[in-house]
Amino acid sequence: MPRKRSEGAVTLSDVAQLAGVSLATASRAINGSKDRSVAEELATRVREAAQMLGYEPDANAQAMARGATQTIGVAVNDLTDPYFAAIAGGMTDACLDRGMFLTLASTGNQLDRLPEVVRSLDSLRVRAILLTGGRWRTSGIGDDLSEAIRRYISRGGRLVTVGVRLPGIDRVLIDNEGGSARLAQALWECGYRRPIVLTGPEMHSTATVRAQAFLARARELGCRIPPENQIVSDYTRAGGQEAMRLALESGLKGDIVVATNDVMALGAMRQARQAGVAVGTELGFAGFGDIAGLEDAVPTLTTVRVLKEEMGRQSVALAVTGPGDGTGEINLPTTVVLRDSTPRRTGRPA
Amino acid sequence: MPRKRSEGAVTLSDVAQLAGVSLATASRAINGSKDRSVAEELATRVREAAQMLGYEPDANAQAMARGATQTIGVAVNDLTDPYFAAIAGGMTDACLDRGMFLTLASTGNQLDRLPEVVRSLDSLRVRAILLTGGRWRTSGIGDDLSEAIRRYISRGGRLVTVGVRLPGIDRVLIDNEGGSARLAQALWECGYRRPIVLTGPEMHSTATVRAQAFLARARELGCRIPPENQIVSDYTRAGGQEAMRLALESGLKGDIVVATNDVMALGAMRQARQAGVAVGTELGFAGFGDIAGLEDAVPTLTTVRVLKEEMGRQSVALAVTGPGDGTGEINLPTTVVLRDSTPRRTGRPA
DNA sequence: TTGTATGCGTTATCAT
DNA sequence: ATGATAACGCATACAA
Repeated sequence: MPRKRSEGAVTLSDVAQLAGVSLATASRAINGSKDRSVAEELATRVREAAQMLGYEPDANAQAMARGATQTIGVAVNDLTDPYFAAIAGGMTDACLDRGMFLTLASTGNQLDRLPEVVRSLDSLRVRAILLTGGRWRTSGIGDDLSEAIRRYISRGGRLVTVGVRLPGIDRVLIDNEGGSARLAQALWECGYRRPIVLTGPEMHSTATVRAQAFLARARELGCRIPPENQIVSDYTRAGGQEAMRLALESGLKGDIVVATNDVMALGAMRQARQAGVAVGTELGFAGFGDIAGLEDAVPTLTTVRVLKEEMGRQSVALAVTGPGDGTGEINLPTTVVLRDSTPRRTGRPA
Repeated sequence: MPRKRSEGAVTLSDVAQLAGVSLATASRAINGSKDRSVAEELATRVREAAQMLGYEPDANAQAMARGATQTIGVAVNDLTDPYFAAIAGGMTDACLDRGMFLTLASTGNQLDRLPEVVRSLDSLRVRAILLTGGRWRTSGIGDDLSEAIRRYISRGGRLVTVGVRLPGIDRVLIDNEGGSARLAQALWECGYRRPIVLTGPEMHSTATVRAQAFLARARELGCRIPPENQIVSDYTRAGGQEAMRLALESGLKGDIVVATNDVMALGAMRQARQAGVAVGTELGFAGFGDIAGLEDAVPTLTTVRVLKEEMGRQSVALAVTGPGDGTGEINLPTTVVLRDSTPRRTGRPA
């Protein structure tokens, strides 16, 4: 047999015994089975017994008996990223409302460990898996990941991607294209004519989509952005900083820096200031995401607002109540938020 | 019986059958029991069978049979708080290293739900519970919480508090007193003589400790801070903002604002700037925690650095390998980080 | 309405 | 070294 019962382990049998009822009755009294009901008197006796003994149901045993857990698993790359943290916040809220748990499985910032993470969550028999982050090239580890997902789903698991589209998988998406396009429009109307775009990594799907949509709309407006004004960089604060450094060193001309996320914009802004640029007045800055703390930057940063908490909440909702056949899709709007980093340009563009 | 086996459910029995061995052998081959060993040939056959069938062990069943899970539970108040997010990041790292999982149980920012959260985690039979946040008054819900903790521990569970001290419970602490005292010293040496202290809520233990230590050291230096220069407020950005507004409206005199955490300082700084104060030169600002993004504030914010990731990592380590008898204690140092928000005062204090 | 008995998937004990 | 089987704690189909 497995380990002998540790002293403190109170089981439902103990409760039943103390209450003088059968195990089944105790179970029904505590949980309240569907069609069965139990006499009020007995029920109270059972509850009192449970209370006295300090009974706490064993979720693992319940999971086995019921064939399902109350846990949702989320694959996380970097919990400290404020963009993701906000999404995760929405997820915890949604789980709290439903009396569910959220189990984190981290890739440790190594994307190639994603399949492994999915398998782990599968092993836990989580009710659903939430896959966040838009960092996957479509090939390479893709097959391994697809296989892990396929197996999980074949076991009856639910999976939804957040912010990224996977064939045959339910998803929560945001309007990256629209947001970028409207940002391009808004900046144009503010008088900006020569954007420098910090695109982020080429393999990063979200970054690429945002950058391309921005470039496309700018072109429509008659604003052609030469390749040297499109800088590839890491999707991080340091990446933005580095990109800005390069841009300044190479004497790049421009009136605004547009990054595909907020931390890159922040890093770039700081780098520019250190280089003596009059941030805002001389050179505008814009990000994407509207993470917390943007109002503490000086100047406050213009960005595209993403409903991150809502993404988290909706992904849980979709995972729990959605179709689960790959047709489920929730689209969240994005809105441009103009702040002090992009003052209206008065003079003619340089 | 519970639900009928869903089609996709591959069990160890299936694997054993395909490999032509007994269930016991399959188990040993896959997991590798302690003293038992299995012939290499059989082991490979089993592994191949598992691979073919896409077998994934059921963690719930393992938990039952083994009497222990591989999961650590963490009680979280607000995941989006950057201070906590950093701690949680350290926790996920530590769990990843150990092949463990992290399950979040949120209070939804309601402190009185903490006992309930502990019971939930207890129900999951997590290997350890990590209790974060220093927000508990010693009375009130305390009893309920203590009872929940007592029961959990009596079942063999481990529990460690992070950033707060509970009688008889292992803990990871930081040097709040020392940090505050050294901050007071450093600011004094920079020439600041009339601090305005944003203490945070009175019932918040951490905030109180930080504030008191600061006041004490200031007094030692001959700097008496009158009660009206000690402002109670929410422990949030909005709280700092509001406190600053009140201070300015009431015409409070001072040369520096010292908050018991960073977000309050940030909020206060922004409020002051909006009111036309020359932030930094005219009025200094300091926080506590050194959360991410402080370098993006303008001026960059002086603070007391806390090794937040390390707190997370150490708390997991303590929970897993510590004594578990309440004698375990890890103390982490804090260091003052002077930045642009507290320039050296040249003139005589006003 | 209540009780009895079985099964969930795995590990560990005991015998071989 | 391998196999048969009890036990983990609970929910439920079935009998009463």
